[in-house]
Order: sequence, then structure tokens, then C-alpha cells
Amino acid sequence: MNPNTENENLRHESLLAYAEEWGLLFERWGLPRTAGRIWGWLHVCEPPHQTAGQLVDALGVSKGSVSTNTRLLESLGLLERVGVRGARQSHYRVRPDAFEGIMRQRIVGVSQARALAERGLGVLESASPERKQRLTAKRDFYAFLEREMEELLRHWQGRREEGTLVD
Amino acid sequence: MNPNTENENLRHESLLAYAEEWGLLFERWGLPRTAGRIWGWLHVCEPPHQTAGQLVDALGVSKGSVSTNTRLLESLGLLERVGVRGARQSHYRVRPDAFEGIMRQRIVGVSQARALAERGLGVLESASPERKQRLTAKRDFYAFLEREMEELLRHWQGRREEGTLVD
DNA sequence: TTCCTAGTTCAGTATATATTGAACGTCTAG
DNA sequence: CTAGACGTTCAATATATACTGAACTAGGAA
Repeated sequence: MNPNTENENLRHESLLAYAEEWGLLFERWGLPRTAGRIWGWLHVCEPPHQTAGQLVDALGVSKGSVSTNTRLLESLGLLERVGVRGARQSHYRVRPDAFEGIMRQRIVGVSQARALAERGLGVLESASPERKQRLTAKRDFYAFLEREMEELLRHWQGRREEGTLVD
Repeated sequence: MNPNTENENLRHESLLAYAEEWGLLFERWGLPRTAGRIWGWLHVCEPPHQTAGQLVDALGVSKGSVSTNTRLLESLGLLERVGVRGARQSHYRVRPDAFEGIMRQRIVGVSQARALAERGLGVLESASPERKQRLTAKRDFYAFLEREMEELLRHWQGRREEGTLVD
């Protein structure tokens, strides 16, 4: 084996390891490991768009799992399908606006917490202010976070627009 | 049963349901359901501090589980133990600065993602800028989020200080 | 039309992890 | 010193859920 292709193989292995690490990170976040592997891999593979079959081969997971998890990532706004001239299959790639999807997901989580705290306050409607204090503080925090993260999302969108005007 | 205690029971049930819902929310976030139940309950129970035994009775979970999960919540900076005069047991309550703990946890997660992207960039060190582009964008996003959330944390701390000067 | 490839769905299985319950250590009260 | 209450730890178990593999659907190609 010539030293060049040997280096290439090494790099390939390292990039697969990178995908695996994203799998582990996703797992810690309560998401399927395979989804994380796909998400990681699509950031480093060549070319940037891959068919389901290529993902199966590269990541060593089943067709079914790739199907389920690409759909999940699509629904989260992180991936999109693209057509490739002369190819029958669907190709997947990272959405250019994927990070907005991530932020939106986070905002949804915070929003659920805020709503839940609010419902709790409903139960304590007629209670004393002292009694409500803990819950009010919680609600206020999540409301704060929700507002600020929406603001952050707008910041990010602004940054992207001024940076790259093409997509 | 007189109508007053009946109302009280209803309220009590509703508050337990509130704790259960926090359990479900925690689960969606990849955390133990019992930890969520405790976190929810300690915001609405009376008094605000509870012994392990009281939590066992109220939430219907085992002693062991309460022990494990109070420790988890403590380690996340959400709960603290307090001593109560004349009582032998440890009492748990929501930390006054619990929400800072929540934000710190989130920041840690983002920071891990940023670090991972950075390691990936290391592998692609000698690759072309086009090849690196996707990863660079990812790294930039998480770096942005990390910086901004730290800023947000400072905002929140400022708000708390000006609001309630006591603790 | 028929054959083949791509992708989805779903029942069954594997796997990870939260929870229980019992045994243990520690402290306090008597 | 002893008895009992409290909290922790850990092995066994229950439970949830991700994953696989096979059956199925749909859409070209020949």
C-alpha cells in the first residue's frame, strides 16, 4: 500500500470515529445514537450528500435504522433530501440552515417547561403569594430563557445573512 | 368530608400530577423520570423542604431511587440539603440559584459539541477550505451559542441580584 | 409485462438504564 | 451498650426504546 492511500485510510477511520462520537453525544442528549452518527458523518463525508445505502455501508447500521433516523433528523430540520442528476436514489445532506433547526428545538423544550410551570400556577391560583413564590420564579426563568433564545436565533440568522449571501 | 378538605385533596392531587409531568419532561430530555418528579414536587410542596421519607411517600418511589436522584439533582446544582432545627434527617429543597445550574448544564453540552467539532477540524487540518467548510460552520455555530449563553447567564445573574437582595 | 433496486414499515430482539428491595453502615436516643 | 431510624449502595429486575431483518410497496429499466 502506498503511503498516500495509507494516510487516506487513516483519515477515513478518524472521520468515522468522529461520527461515532456524535452518536455518543446524541445519546447523552436522549436522542438515538444512529441519528447522531448520521449527523456527524454528513459533516465530514465526501461528497457532502450521501444515499441511504452509502450511509448503511459507511456507518454499519441497518437500512431500517437509516430510514427511521434520516426521517427523524429531517423532522428536526437538520437534514434535507436532494436530488442528484442521473441518480435515482434520494441523497441526504446537512441543511444549510440546520443550526436554526437546532435552536428551534431547544426553544420548544424551554417553552414546554414554561407552559408546564404556568399550568402549575393555575392550580395554585388562590394560594398565598409566598406559596406561589417558588413556582413563579421557575416560570419567570423559563420565560426569560424562551425570550432570550428567540432573540439569539434572530441574531444568528442576521449573522448568516451578512456572512454568506448565497445558499 | 367537608368541602374544604375536599378542595385541599383535589389540589394535592393536581400538584402531584404536576410533579408527574415534570417526570415525563425530564424523560424526554434524557434524564431519569424520578429526578423530574422530585424537581417538580419540590416547587409546589408544603413546606418547601422535604425529607427523603416524605418524598418516598408523596411520589410513590423507593428509598433507593430517591437517594440516587436527589444526589443527581444535587450534582447538577438544582437541589441542596438543609438542616432543620430539631430534626435529625436531611431535608431537601430547591436551591435559590438552581436556574444558574440549569444554564450551566446546557452550556456544558454546547461546549462539548464545540470541542468535538474542533477535534474533527484537526483531522481535516491539511484538507482544502471547501472540504472544511461544513465543519467550520458547525464549530462556529456552537462557539457562537457557547459565548452567547454565557452572556445570558451573566444577564440572569444580574437580574436576580437587583431583584431580591436576600437569599 | 416482469425484474430489479430503493425505501419504508413493523414485529421481534437486543440493549441500556432506571428502579426496586435488601443488606449494610452510621448516628442518636435512651 | 443496645435498639432503632435514616440514608446509601448494589445486585437483580423491570421497563423502555433503539435496532435489526424480513416482508412489502413503489417506481424505473429492459
